[in-house]
Amino acid sequence: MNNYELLAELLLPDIDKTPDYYENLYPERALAEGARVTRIAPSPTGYLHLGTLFTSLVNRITATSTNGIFYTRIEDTDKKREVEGGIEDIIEGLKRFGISIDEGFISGNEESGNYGPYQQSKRAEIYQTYVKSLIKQGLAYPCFCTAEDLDAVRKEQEQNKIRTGYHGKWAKHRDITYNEAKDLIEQGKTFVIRLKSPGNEENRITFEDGIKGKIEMPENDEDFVLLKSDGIPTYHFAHAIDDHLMHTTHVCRGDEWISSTPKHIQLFKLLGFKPPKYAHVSPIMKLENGAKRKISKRKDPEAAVHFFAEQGYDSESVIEYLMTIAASDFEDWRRANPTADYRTFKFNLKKMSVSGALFDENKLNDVSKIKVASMNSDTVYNKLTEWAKEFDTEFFDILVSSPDYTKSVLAIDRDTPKPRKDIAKWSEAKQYFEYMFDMLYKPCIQLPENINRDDAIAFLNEYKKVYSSDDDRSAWFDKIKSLCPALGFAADTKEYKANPENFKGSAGDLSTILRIAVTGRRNTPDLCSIMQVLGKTRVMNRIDDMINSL
RNA sequence: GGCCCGGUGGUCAAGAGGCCUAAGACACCGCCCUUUCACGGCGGUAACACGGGUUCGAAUCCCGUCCGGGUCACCA
Repeated sequence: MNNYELLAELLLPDIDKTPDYYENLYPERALAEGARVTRIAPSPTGYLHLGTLFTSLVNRITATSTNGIFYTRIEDTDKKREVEGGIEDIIEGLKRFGISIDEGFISGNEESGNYGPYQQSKRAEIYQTYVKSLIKQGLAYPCFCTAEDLDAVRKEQEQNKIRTGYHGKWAKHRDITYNEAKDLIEQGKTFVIRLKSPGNEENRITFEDGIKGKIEMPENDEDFVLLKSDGIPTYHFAHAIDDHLMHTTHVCRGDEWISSTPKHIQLFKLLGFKPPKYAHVSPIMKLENGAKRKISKRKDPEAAVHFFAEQGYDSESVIEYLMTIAASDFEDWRRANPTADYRTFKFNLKKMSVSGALFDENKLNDVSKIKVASMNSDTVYNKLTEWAKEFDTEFFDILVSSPDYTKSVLAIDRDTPKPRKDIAKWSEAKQYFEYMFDMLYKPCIQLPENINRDDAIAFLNEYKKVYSSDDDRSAWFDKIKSLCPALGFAADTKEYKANPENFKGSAGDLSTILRIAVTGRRNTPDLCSIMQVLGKTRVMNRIDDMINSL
């Protein structure tokens, strides 16, 4: 055995397999030409983040558009930062947003697929096998530096204005011999395994990014860590091994990874793997004090996807909004295909923006209103009550106390060919519909400035005599018009506009008085429908209340 | 600081040297329609960060400046 082989046995004595074993175990996927294999590889360090959802969507739709595979892999190599239930929250969260998973973790505790395990903490032996092979080739070595040692090196480099890092002559254990290593181990020293980088900073490497285009960077010369002292790999190494063995064709990930891509490409080359295509997606940003910044898990409530559920945004609305950010041609497609499933959209990574989009609540609201307007009242009822059950129990009790009544409320201006764009999120519904529920209704008696009190009272008294809850819209409005002449109001809008000085107001003004009497507001959906749903008793009571309090 | 990436209206964006007197969407404003709100229709305000090149011609190519973002861990 040569020095490298001895070293390999010394460091990883329990590893008895060779890379070939795994190469045979995970053969090429049998997929059609052009099918892309993508993945999302979250680390369970917290809740599902908007950025993770966004990246997942991009990966999902990339696979879908090419009849490929989208899988999940859990990157739990950092045990210190792991949170309990993290996997479940992320996977279930993705599913709740309609992101289907073909392979990998398909629920919080369920894996499927032939390329597993899909959890890095369960793949230690695989990584170590490849590391051992690298050591034997003289491409990796043990490093016994402590955090303090590394710190001291960095300080010295900073002082001398030298590029920091463990590279070149600063790589203390780069040429460690078998005997030296053996001694240190016998002394009980712990070590990590580093790559012996053959790279040179003077050399440039280029790669074609699927989103950003050609990127040119210095070659990696850093002897970065492959295996941590606990035998678990770093992200860089796990990425190379896993994406090779799982045959990922396209790695779409956040663009914070661009700067380590040279490391990754180098690793693939040294390992003899074919590198995947990279596509680096820009982060979703937020405006703060006039400055753009990446949306942050810690500072921004909307960073955790839970925020949208709490607000009552439908998951489809959020996805629809994310699609408008992901693909610049999506909105055109949507106009041409208003009811089509977004999954049938032909997604193209090249159409993605190279710079980060600001999170735009206006746009989300618009997209969401269109989505909600397209739902029928049964669907709205189900989704609204489901939301209220969790986030507004008082409202929930009201909504379900009489389901048929609630549904008829929700049907106003909805189950029609041209539904009203009313609410963007369920948390708005309570206020929006409050006058339809006695427990929520707060009368607000305030006449428009151009209407005087006596006219209003006169009108309301006359109206009570003619009102019938059976009236359809035209009969309903005809009655209002019929009261106009006697009260000095114009029945015809055009006539009124032509000669406003001849009238106290128009039929529209009388409708407004009635609307205020019945709902306490000047803005509501179709009043005739509202009065039908409210029923004659309540309508009459509210009119009387108004007359009495004017 | 080194290394990367980016910079077109308030926001998302189209734009591949002449089609740019710079599209479209959201937001905002106005008008029309209208019982109200909404929908719809019509219109409006509003942008190529700056400076140098290259070119007959630059939002587009090159260089510099400025600004923003990312990254420089035994985190991902």
